[in-house]
Amino acid sequence: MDPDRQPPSLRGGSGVPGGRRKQRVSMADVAKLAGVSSQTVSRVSNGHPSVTGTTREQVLAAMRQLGYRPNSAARALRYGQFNTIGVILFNLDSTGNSRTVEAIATHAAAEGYAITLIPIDVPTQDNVLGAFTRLDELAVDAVIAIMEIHLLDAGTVKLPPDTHIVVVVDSDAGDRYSVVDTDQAEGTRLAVRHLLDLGHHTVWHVTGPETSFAGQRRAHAWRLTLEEAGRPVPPPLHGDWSAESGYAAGLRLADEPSCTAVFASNDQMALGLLRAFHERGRPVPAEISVVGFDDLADAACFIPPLTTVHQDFAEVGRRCVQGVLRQIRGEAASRPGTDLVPTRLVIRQSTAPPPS
Amino acid sequence: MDPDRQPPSLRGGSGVPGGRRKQRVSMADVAKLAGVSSQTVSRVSNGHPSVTGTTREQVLAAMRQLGYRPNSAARALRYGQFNTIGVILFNLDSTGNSRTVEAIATHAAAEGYAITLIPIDVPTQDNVLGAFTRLDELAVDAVIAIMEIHLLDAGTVKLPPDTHIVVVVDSDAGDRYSVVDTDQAEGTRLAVRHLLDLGHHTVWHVTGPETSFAGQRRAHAWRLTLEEAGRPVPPPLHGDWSAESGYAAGLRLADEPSCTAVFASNDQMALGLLRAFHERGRPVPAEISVVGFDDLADAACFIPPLTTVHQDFAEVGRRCVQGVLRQIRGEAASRPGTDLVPTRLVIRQSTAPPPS
DNA sequence: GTCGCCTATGTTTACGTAAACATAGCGCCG
DNA sequence: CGGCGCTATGTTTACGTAAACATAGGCGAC
Repeated sequence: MDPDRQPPSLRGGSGVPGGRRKQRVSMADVAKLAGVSSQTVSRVSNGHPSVTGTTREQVLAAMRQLGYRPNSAARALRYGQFNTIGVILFNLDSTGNSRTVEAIATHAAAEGYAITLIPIDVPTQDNVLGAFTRLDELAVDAVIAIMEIHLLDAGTVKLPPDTHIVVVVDSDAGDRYSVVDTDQAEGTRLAVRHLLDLGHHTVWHVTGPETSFAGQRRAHAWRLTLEEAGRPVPPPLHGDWSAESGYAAGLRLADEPSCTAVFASNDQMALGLLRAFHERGRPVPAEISVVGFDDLADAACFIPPLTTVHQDFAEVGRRCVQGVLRQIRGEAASRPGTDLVPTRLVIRQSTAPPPS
Repeated sequence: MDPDRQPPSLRGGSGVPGGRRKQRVSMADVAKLAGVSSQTVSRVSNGHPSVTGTTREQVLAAMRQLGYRPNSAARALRYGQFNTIGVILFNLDSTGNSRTVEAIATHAAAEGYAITLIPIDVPTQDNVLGAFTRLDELAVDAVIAIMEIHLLDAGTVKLPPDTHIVVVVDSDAGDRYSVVDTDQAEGTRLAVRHLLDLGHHTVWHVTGPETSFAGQRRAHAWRLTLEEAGRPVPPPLHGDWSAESGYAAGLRLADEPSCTAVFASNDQMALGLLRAFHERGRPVPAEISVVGFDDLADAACFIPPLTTVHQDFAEVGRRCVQGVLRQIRGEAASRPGTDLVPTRLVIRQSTAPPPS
């Protein structure tokens, strides 16, 4: 056929001159071997009914012999869709994000969709916009964005109106997008009520970073729950999700004699609190109770095991995929709206009634 | 054109009924508006030099006006490559994996490659084989596999010989594949030597699961280091990476009076150890020293802050991408081999000399 | 028995891009 | 001042797939 082809340098690598690789077995090849037209091969490949048993056998045999695999680029071109969902996010570090992404990938795979990851290293609006622009050229049918809305906002404004199907996590953009999220308010209520019910007069709070919508909502719900109960609202301490920041907050709270209960906006910061209280000789839960948020796998092995709000990240991921597929398939009930995943309180050993 | 086609399901942006087809602006559209041939549009789009300034301006203006975006499926079909790297793995939960994936995604993006995630829910050989088969139809130029080799093995054997460029993490298949990995042996040596140098007579070990190659290598290096130093090798305790399993091991070790130093195969299990020792009144590090592996972000806030071996997951991800790109580009030095990323010991407060 | 319909298969075409080839203008040099 | 060569652009074609359209037999109904 073409004996003077390139050495073994694979796959027509970028700009290798002269090296056109055939390499991939196409329907035409299979058709030739099976002695049918390529259209018949296509029909077999897609399970079309009007192919005789014997013909189908021949074609299948030829496919096996040649190791035929459909070319997804050609299919995508033909069909105008890619069977791929883009996931755009800032980092995979946060337990929540990675678990959510994993669930998304798993459920998408079950529906025949692949996941393309678009990470944004530095969360500036420019970068987000850039990511969306790149997405536009990317082989993606829809996008799931895991990020705060104020960043998403700037990014989408300039997008061609109907370019993308978008589902958002961690945002309040329910009026414009489909939003899926953990029910932050409910989870926070559970945590704060639990502490109040134990007899604590009020509950202190270590917040997440200001840029986090989830963090804001938890802080808001914390305040609201206290106010509803007619309790004083202590000044919140500001954290950044990291255990380190929780530790810093804990050192300050340890010196606050009136503080007997703290709600941390995530488990990592709660871990920092535990360390600070431990170092300052303020036993948990005897003197101070601590509640977290997330229910990390490790939370059960903190010292003491942490009472926390369990988030069902897998379910969040599942619903994201569901929402995206609904829209791709043009089903109704895909209008903007917010889909809240319930939480539950996991009571371990970091909470107890206040010292008498 | 064809009003009785399928309902509105296809592609139509947000499933707006009755409306969206065509949708995508093609080069032909831009060409018509700009009054040039589509080939000229292509040339502008690809930055080809032989286009006059004025023509280029007109084309660019038309592109902007129509919101043109190149169609990646068509490009992929034309070029025979996708600018996409597949990442196949079992779970994103483990900190290491998610950080590695993130680094892979970031570096790949910098090189103009997207990442497609192929998760395998249950790690059976069948599933792995299935994933590779699916990969074959997927729009992917190469694969990075993050998994134990014994699973990969069965999966690859049946693959058409040169279908894929593969780089493997967490495996010893350096003779057949390009392997990138943390230098488990070195890290383990650092940990064990540190404890011996503090004066401990020997070091106990809590292993990872038997299916983990990284776990095996750490266990092996632990044994070797002790033997080299002429120390007795206590029976290893078997864990499964989880804090829970570390806790269980810790309860047993707490009753072992001769045990003054433990090397846990990861930080989570070390956390479990800390909890067990705390509950059994065996103060760390006064009575028992503990060293972990990974250097989780939280490890600095354990009680006490954990001495551990730092893994540079970002670097692992970077080298994976590098290795893949080298092969895609057909550069030399891309033969099978093992590329080890160095570790370093981070000394915090969970280690001290043994009680005298 | 003949007509018409239905089924299995083949042929044409389009999807969007870009390489390869073709052409037309222009300037430079002899 | 005429031809050569270069440059800017247009035209053709191919990538692999699958819908749409075309055709050729076979079988049942009258």
